[in-house]
Amino acid sequence: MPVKKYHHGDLKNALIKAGIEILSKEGVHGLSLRKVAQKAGVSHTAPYSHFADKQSLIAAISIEGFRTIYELLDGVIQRYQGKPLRQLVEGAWAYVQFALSDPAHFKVTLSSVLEREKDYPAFVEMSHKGFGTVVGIVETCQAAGVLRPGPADVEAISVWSTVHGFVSLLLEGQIYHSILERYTVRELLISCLAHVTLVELTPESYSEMEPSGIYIYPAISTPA
Amino acid sequence: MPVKKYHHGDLKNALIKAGIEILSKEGVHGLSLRKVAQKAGVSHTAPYSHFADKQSLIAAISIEGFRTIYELLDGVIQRYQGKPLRQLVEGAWAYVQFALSDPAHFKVTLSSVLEREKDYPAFVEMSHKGFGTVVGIVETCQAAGVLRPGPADVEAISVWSTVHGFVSLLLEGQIYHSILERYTVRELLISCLAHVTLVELTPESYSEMEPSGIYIYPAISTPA
DNA sequence: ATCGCAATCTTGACGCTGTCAAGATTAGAC
DNA sequence: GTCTAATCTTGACAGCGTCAAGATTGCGAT
Repeated sequence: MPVKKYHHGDLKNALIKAGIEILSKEGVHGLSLRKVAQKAGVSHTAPYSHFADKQSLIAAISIEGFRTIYELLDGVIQRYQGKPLRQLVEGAWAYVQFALSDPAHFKVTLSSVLEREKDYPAFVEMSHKGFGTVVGIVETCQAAGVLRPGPADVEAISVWSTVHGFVSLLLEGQIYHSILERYTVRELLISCLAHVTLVELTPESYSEMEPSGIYIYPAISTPA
Repeated sequence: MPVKKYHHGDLKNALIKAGIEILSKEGVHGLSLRKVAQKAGVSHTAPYSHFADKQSLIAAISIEGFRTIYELLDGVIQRYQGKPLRQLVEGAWAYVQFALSDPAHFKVTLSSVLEREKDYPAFVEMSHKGFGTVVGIVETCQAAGVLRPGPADVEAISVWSTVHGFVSLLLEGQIYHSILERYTVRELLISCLAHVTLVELTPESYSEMEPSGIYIYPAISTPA
C-alpha cells in the first residue's frame, strides 16, 4: 500500500473503478474524465497515459459491466446444475437485478454510449463471452425440452431479446404504474419468459418450486 | 414565408426539427444546443425562450420520436384491417425499420438520455399513446387466437419487450456477423415473434402469405 | 393610433468539459 | 549509475450549458 508516490502504481484500474462509482452515484451525465482523475487523486490529464480518450475509458467500464453479467450468469449455472429451467429463469433474474441495482452502469454497458465497438477488441471479446454463456444455457434447456429445438444462437437471441427488452423498458419508465401496481417485476419477467419456454411457466407454478433466492444484488422492490 | 425577421415566428418547431436532423447526421454526441440554434439561424441562447434547458429540447425530440412510432403503428393497423397476425408482424417490422433508419433518434426516444420523465407530461402522454396502440393490436390478436389470452397490457409488455429488445441488441452490435450472415434481420425478428404467437409462425410460412411490403422507411439490408 | 407590456431574441460572461503540447518525475533495463 | 520510456503535471484552447442584462418587436388595451 504505497502512500503518495508520483507514480500511482495501478492508476488504470483505479480510474475504471472511480468511473464506475461516479456512474453509480451521479449517472452517465455526471461522468467526466476530470472528475474521474480527481477521484483517483491525479491531475486532469493523467488518464491520457492509460486511455486514448474518454470513449476508451467508457469501453473499459463497459467491459467490467459485461464481466459482471458473465460472472452472474456463470454463478447461476453453477448453482443450478441439472436444472435447466431454473438456470433460464434465475439467469434472467440476475440480469434484471444487475440492471436495477446499477442502472447507469448497465446502460453504459449495453445501451451504449459506446459507438464503433470494433475499435475495442477487448470489449467485443467480453461481450462474446457473455453471449456464449447465454447460448450455453439455451443449449441445456433445449436438450431438456424446455426451449424449442433449432440453432441455439438464434434461440438465444429470442431469449436475450425478451429479457433485455423487458429490463430496458423498465429502466426507461415505459412500464407504467397501472401494471406495476398489480404485478411484481419478477412476475412480469416470468410472464415474458413464459412465452419462450415450451413447458408451462407461470409465476405461481414457478414460485412453488423455487427456493428462497440468494443473490449478490439485493432485491429491488417494485415501485408503488 | 417571412424572409428574415427579428422574431422567427415558429422557432420552437424549427429547433426541434434542427435537433432531429443533427441527431440523424452526427449522433447523440454531436447534439448541442448551440449547434441547433445556429442551424435555426438564431443566437446561441435563443432556445432558452422556448425550452427550459437542453433536457427539455431532448424531451420534445423524444415526443416526435414517439409520434413517429405511433403513426407508423397506426398506419399498419389501417393497412391490415382484419388481419391480426399481419398487424403484429408488420407493426413490429415498422418499429425495427424506424430504429434502423434513424438509430440516434430512436435511441434518444427510447433509450433515454432523458431522466425524470415525470417532469415532461407531454412526453408521458405521447408514450402512453404509443403503448396504447400496441395494446390495441394485442387485443385484436387475442380475439383472433393469435396471442394468448390474459390481461392485454401484460401481454403487450411481453410482445413489446421482445421487439424492443431485439432491435436494441441489433443497434448495439450485440448480434454478431455469424448470425447475420445466415439470416436477414426480418427473419430474426419473425423468429423472435414466433415465440409470442400461438399460431405457427416461421419466416417461410409468413413470407408465403405476405405481399411485397411497402414502407415509409427504405428496407435496411443485412450487413454482410 | 399608440402606448406599454410581455414575449422573443442578442450580447457577453461564467465555469466545466475533452483534448493537445510541453515539460517534470521516476521506474527499470543495461 | 546512466539512459530511456513510461508516467504524471502544468498550462492552454475551443466548445459546451447556462445565467444576467439588455435590445427588439408583436399585440392587446386604451
